[in-house]
Amino acid sequence: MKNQEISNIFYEIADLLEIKGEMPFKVRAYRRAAQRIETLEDDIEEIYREGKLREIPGIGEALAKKIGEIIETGKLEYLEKLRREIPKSIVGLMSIPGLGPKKTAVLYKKLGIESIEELKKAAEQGKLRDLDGFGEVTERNILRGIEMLQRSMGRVLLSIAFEDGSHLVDYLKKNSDALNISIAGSLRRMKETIGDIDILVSSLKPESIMDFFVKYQDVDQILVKGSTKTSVVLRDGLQVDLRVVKPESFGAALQYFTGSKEHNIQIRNLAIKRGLKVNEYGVFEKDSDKYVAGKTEEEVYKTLGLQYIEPEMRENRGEIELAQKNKLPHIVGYDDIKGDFHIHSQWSDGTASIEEIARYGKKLGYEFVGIADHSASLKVARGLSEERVMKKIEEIRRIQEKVDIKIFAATECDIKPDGSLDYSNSILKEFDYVYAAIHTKFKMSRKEMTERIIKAMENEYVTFLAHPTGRLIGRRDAYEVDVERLVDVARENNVFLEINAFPDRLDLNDIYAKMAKERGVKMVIGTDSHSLDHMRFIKFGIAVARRGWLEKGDVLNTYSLKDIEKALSR
DNA sequence: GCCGTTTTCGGCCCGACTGTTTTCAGTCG
Repeated sequence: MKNQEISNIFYEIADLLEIKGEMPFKVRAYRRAAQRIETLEDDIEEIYREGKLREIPGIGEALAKKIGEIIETGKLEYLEKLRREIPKSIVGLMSIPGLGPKKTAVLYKKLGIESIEELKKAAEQGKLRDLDGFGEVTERNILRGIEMLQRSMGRVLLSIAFEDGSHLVDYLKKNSDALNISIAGSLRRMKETIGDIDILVSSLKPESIMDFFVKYQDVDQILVKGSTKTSVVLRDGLQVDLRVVKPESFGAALQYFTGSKEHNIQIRNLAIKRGLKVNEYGVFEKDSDKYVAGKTEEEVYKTLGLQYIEPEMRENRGEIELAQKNKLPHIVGYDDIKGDFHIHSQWSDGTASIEEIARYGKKLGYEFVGIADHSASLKVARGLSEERVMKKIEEIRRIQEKVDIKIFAATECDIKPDGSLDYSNSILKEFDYVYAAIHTKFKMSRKEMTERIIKAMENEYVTFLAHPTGRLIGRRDAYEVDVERLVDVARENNVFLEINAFPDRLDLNDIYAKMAKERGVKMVIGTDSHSLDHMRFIKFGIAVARRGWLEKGDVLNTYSLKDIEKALSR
């Protein structure tokens, strides 16, 4: 798959052209194409061989030719030429808040600055303030921006932003001038990592809201403060943008600030074709500026001739076209989940007893919980010997008599380097279901790793594949593995692929989940909980499923207990 | 550089805030 590689090249070209001062629309054309290729479901090499590149929206004659050159020769002369003109490292300067292409170009041309370190030095020496368009304040802001960047390195896990966001919404509710309050932005779309938190409030007294907001106990510094937009940085380094609009604009503003950017550009183009104009204040007739809609999001989409699109789907991956035809999938809801398949107990490395887990599951409104402890060889996690695991199953059957919720006796069984499983089949058959999982020897070749996992999935007792790619967000890349083949083998062997809901896993991710669904594979959501508190992570797994367009039928957790047991007895 | 329900040329999403200006460019989302 060269998709990501080609996409990255186009993103880089866009950055370089922007610094060069090239026409903005040309830059945008490259970015649009890069984004399109990045989210393409098919292999771009295949599309190229079939001569169908031009059928991809945003790819014209020139870009098709460049894609061909990359596929045939492995490089692109045009990019090489740009790199000779502009050092690649100065693209990195644009990640500093307040520095865009224009100022970056001035820094390079006038002072020869190529790296963040050089920029920091120049700013500290007061060399920036005399440049055109710069001043003392800009110089200070750049230093502050560098410090912030180096401290937070950009993005945080969804779970962290979700906590902060929920607390802030609760806080804002205490101000009676706030009429409607909602999370917006990537947090509302439940992306796996979040750059900053967007919150939207409707009110007739915006100043009151803004004054109240900046007094929030966790605010560390105020970046900007106006009557419609205020930005602060919290003590944990996360930036929060608050917007306040009038009630009649709340829906339009929520739509606008939820994004994604690409989704919104499509929406606006669609509006123009219908003689309308969409902005954060509402939908207007283009000629007369007459207000048509904007109080609710539903109203905005309806006015544009669209079905309502769930926030998690707004990534411009084809949802707008489907909404036009009234053919959006009915994606799984946060209340559709009847239980959690992946929980660790005290028997291995969890902190709660089986009975505590069962009672807590009941409290969450579940119909079942699945206890899936580690297998023998995973000694660091107190994996269970064959002898102890039989005792555990006995205990589960005993506790089952006492509680009003189904407890599945399961295991997260290690896949050994040769693809065999850590328990013998005579033990595996005793479980209600078996997760197979990789926890050791991550660095194998793509071919070896793929074969290893396939061999495990072909074991007749393996029902689920846990965290299929092994990535840990921000800490460890996925192991080298052919996910497409895993998906196909899963279908052939009736294996369910896990969407692991633990915040730094979210594995499968949304893109793979969507692909698995399209190829007819069913999935399970498991939290990988090691304490009762972790069980609330289920929502992040559901979010991945929703972002992957999964419907109830695609997710085993939504089935009735009877149907689950039927699906597990094969 | 792409694209076509006015167009094969002339458009291309749009508004707020800041800093450096003295009417606006740059940046951001």
